[in-house]
Amino acid sequence: MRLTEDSSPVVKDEIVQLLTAAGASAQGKGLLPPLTLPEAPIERPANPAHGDYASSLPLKLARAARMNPMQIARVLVGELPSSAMFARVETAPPGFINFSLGPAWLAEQVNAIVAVGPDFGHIPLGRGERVQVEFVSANPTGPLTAASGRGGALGDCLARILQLAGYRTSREYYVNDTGAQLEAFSQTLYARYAQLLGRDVPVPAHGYHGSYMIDLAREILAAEGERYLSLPPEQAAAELGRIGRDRLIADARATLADMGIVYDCWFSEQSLYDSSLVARVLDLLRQSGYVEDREGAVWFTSSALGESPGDQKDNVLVRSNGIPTYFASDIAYHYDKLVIRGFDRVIDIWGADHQGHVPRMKAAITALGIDPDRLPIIIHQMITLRRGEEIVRMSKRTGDIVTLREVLDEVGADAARFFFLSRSADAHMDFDLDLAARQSKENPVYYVQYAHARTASILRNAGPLDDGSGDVSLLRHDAELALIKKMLQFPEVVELAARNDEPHHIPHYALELASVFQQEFYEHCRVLSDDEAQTRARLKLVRAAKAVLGNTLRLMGIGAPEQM
RNA sequence: GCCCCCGUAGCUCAAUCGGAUAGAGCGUGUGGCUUCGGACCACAAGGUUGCGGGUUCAAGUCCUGCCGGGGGUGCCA
Repeated sequence: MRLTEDSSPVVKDEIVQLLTAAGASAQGKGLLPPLTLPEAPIERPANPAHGDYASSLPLKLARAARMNPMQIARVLVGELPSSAMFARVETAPPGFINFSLGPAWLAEQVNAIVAVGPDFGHIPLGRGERVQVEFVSANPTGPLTAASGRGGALGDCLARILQLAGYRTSREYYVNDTGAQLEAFSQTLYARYAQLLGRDVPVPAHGYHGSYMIDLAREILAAEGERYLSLPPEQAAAELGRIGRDRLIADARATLADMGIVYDCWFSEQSLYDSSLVARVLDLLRQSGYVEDREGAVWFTSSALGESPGDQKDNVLVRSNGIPTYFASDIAYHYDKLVIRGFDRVIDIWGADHQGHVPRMKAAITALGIDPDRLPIIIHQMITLRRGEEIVRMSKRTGDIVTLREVLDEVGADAARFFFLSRSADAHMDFDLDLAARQSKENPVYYVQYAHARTASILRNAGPLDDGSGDVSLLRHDAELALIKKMLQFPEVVELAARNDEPHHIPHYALELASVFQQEFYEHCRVLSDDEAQTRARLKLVRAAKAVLGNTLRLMGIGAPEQM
């Protein structure tokens, strides 16, 4: 393994290379049959007796090679190029190869980590590929809800992970600033506005019944006065709708910023109509042959597209009244992202209530000749929000909402982010606001932050002794080596999270790292002591730990305090 | 009905293309403060991974049938 100037050591990758070389060498000598070797699976054994890393490659090869897996393991170990990394490489039944890192090599890695500092964890996976992450994108028809916080935390953290993994990332918020929902919103806002002025204008049946609409109308009335009442209702509704919409967009932007989320682009749906892109893309789609006119509407015949990217049923692109559906503008939007702006990959993060949209979106992309694999869509499950025993159903239309702003005020941005990130997107989430607020001090996020603050405290106390001159070869204590091993896992976790678009690995790793630091290293190894050489060496290790803890926190968008 | 997600310790959740003895946090019980920061640490109890079949050297993980929860199934988004 080599530490290049812009990437971090990944032990796993080195083992894969060693095993690949060993396999080729064995085949060259006729010790293994000439079959195509799969990439070696590498894992970290739970049992320390099995070494630091293990491969089950012999077990995978046994059938095809028609050989005993233990025999294959012995052959591979025999052909393995020497590496300074490992103290021991052993075979173990039924056919594992176990690798144990050497103490001297481990200790040396502390220098490498301190040298790259904030860049530790950077891996060349992305090769500069351009990836856009689009997330939250809630309709501007109400304040962001607690559920939006999950998508926000996921999307922002994924963007940070991909960036560290060598991708050029861009965060985007798609603003549905037009369409039927906004129409209903405008009419509701007009009704509330008129009601405040004593007029008997009912909220439409399909309107937004939440009390926040009354508040919004009141704010606008205070700012803009009564003049909209004298306009024709349709015009008044449209103008009030635009004002309300813009206020809510500004509010969303501010709330997300308070959560540490800043977008590169807020993309307007209306702009797709203004530039005629919707019409152009509909033409392109028509040329694909998957468009049909019937019953006065224009349909996308995705059911004819075949099994995998297809959809069970057809979907309307243009209503019989001539107005395109959201689906139509969304196809144009993705055409803009994938073709016009040319992102290599576009990751959409949607709530589970949009899952039905996935197959038809993929089908439409396919019909336009775009590889649907360039559009991974992450569906995160809903969150069940509770206040103690009471379950809060959230719907902007009924108005029963808990806003993201309230969540941030109650539990804090750091705790909220850590909580949202700790669950895999697939898992339903249970969020008890009372509990989260009441137990905020026991929240795992503080454990990680505390570990970081403690490293800072030790370095402060060290004063001039912390001059970076420590001799890392003095780091031989089991607890010191355990801490180094755990730190070396960080680039692997970044890779895992980036490859699978799974941010939840980061908080889990952060917790493990903090535990090893506090329970093993700090508990067993006093840093500041009479032994000046040992003190300097351990200070360097603490610096490394501070860097890696800080990197995990930064990756999650959570503060890394110097003191608490 | 059909499609998608989930079901793992009392609770909330992990478990790296299927790997060796299924792990954390909270909660519970016991013990520890002469503190490089006690927002801490040690130990303990707690599991037939919803149930039944199947594939495999190996299944929480893959296939299949049930059971239970959530979501989707609009000329809404």
